[in-house]
This record gives sequence, C-alpha cells and structure tokens, in this order.
Amino acid sequence: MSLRYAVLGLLARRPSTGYELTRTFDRSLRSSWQARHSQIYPELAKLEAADLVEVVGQGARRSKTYAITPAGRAELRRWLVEAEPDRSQRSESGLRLFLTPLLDPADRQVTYERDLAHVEQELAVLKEVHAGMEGATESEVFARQIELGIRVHTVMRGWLQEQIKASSHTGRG
Amino acid sequence: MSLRYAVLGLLARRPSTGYELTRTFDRSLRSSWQARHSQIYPELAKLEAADLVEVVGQGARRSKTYAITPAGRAELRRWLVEAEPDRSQRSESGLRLFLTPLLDPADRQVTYERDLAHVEQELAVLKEVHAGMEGATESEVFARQIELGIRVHTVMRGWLQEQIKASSHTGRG
DNA sequence: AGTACCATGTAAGCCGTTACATGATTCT
DNA sequence: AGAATCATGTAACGGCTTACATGGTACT
Repeated sequence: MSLRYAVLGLLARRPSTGYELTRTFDRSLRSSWQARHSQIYPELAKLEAADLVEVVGQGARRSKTYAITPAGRAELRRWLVEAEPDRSQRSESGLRLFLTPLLDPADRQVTYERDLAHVEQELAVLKEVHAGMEGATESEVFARQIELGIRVHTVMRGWLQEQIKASSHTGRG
Repeated sequence: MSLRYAVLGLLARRPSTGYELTRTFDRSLRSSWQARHSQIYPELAKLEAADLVEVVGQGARRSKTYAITPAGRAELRRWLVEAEPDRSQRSESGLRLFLTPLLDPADRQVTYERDLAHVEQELAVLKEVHAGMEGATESEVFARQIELGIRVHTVMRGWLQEQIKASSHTGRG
C-alpha cells in the first residue's frame, strides 16, 4: 500500500500532474520507492475516487493537475505517525553483498571495486545537492536527510576501501 | 530474477531442503531479500529442470535435499561478477524518512523515536552476532560484513539522536 | 513536414504474498 | 491421543514492469 502514500506525500509537497509525479518518482524517490506512469495514473484515479486528492486545474495537452485534500493530508499523517512501519526491504545489492563471501578474493575485489565506483558517484551527487541547499531555511529538515545519506555513503566508501586493500594483500601480489 | 540467485547462493553455502532454505531466508536474508516457501519450492523445481541444482538425498518426511551443480556455481559466479547490478531498492522506511519533513516537529519526533528504538535493537542483534564469530577464520569475510552493518546502524543511531535533540528544542519546551 | 517531448491511458505477464491443502514425525 | 513441528506443494490475488496505444504542443 506504499504507493498510495508516496503519491499522497508528493502531492502534499506541491500540486502536480501525473506526468510531473512520474519524473519526481524518478528523481527523488528512485532510491527508496519506484513507480512508472502506468501505475501512477490509475492510483491518482483511485485516490480521487476516495476524495484524498482532487483535480485543481487542467492545462494544455489535456493535463490534469491534482492536489491533496484535507482528508488526504489527515490520512497521510495517520500513516506516517500511527501506522506500524513495514521495515522489510528488497535490495539486490544487499543480496549480492551477502553472497560475496562465496567468491574467491580476486572476483570479490572486482565486485567491491564496482560498488566503490557506484558509492563514490552517489556521494558526489549527494554533496552537490547538499551544497545547493545553503541557507534555504524551509528545507532545513530535508538538508539533514541529505547529511544522513552522506554519512552512510561515507561509511560504505571507507569499508569498501578497507576490503579492497585487504583482498589485494591476500588474493594478489 | 534475484530469487533464482538467492536460492543458488544459499545452496552454494551448503546443501539444504526447501524447508531449511525457507528458514534461512527468514534468518539471514530478511534484511535484503525475502521469500516464502510457496515461492521457494517452485523455484527449486525450475532450477533442477535447468540442471543448476540437483537432489542429493531424501530424508525422513519425504524431504528432498538439494545441492548446487558445477553449472549452478558457474552461473552464480557469472551473475555476481559479470552481470550489471540492479541498484534499485524498495524500502518503505526510506519512503517514510523522505516524507517526514511534511510533519510538524512534534509528530516528526514521534517517528524518529520509533526509528531509534528499531535501530538500537538491530544494533544489539548485529553486535551479538559479531561477538559470536570470534576466531572463526573461515567466516572472516562474513564477519567484516557484520561490521559494516554495525557501522551503518551506528551512524543512523547518532543521526536520529541529533534529530530528536533538535526537534525537542524547536517543537517542545 | 518531421522530430522531440509533453501527457495520459490500458493490457499482458511476472513476481510475490496470503491462503488453502495435505501428510509425516516427534514429543507429551 | 493430541499438539507441535517438519515438510511440501497449489491456488487466488494483488502489485509492479513492460509493452501497446494515442494524441497534443513546440521546435526546426
């Protein structure tokens, strides 16, 4: 049921069309919850039927702009604060990491190096986003979330560098 | 297609019955890839048909013990080393964190405190597992993975404590 | 006129969860 | 004898991805 609240949450930030939501899912929620337009449009229709969102304007190209209703805001808050979170995750990267001990040191190093490149790229993106938020008081809470991302990725980078160093001792000359 | 490799990977660690795999998914892969027995038994049948696993024994209660074949090992290694990882994740917790800036400081603090309790519990489990691995040379690589988990959770704990302190200044007396 | 992008929808198929169903062995 | 646990399977349903389908607007 998370899609429902992801859409509701994005509309609580600002009214949007389905097309805009699709891009926002790809830009901002890529790392935790993905959704394609083929899922978003039917979900908007369901939310509208439940009076949790409403159409507030129609633009060019027959686009419809949706906004969250007071009932939608209440439902979103209820979910965030009162509903028990589902802590389960689905992460292929986590599975891969879990299985790396099966590889011999040389193969393992290949995967660690690939992961390191990815983590460093993510870190660069996060730092850029963070730098572009200086002084924006309104998004202070959001800026702190970026800081968490930076800290977590920094820890992962350090760990990967240690593993690469360790496996280059053992597995190679 | 990750389920296939998760099963293959667990059988590369040791031969198991479907029932044992079900428990291993719940114990060891809970945090990255879940699977129920209703998914595991059909997958074992498919893997057997593809000669990636084979039945190596039948025990009491008509149980079948599966083992990975050489072809299965090759396919697993190929996936781990050569296939491009799918970095996408599906995490309700990530979505919730992304949406917390929408809450007022008092509500936000409630969610941070709930998360902190969870992170502390995870940390305790990880530290216990890590302590129970002293000197087991064979699982050295696995022990280092637990260390990564401990470091990441420690960073999250510190961050959550900071947020709670900050929101108790602003949102309350 | 053609290409690129904006914009919305539906349909088929795969994957995963929940529920249904059955039977064997062990423990009390 | 009854309960708990071991052990394996199938069926129904829901969520998500990929593919199909259509049309509007802007730019060159």
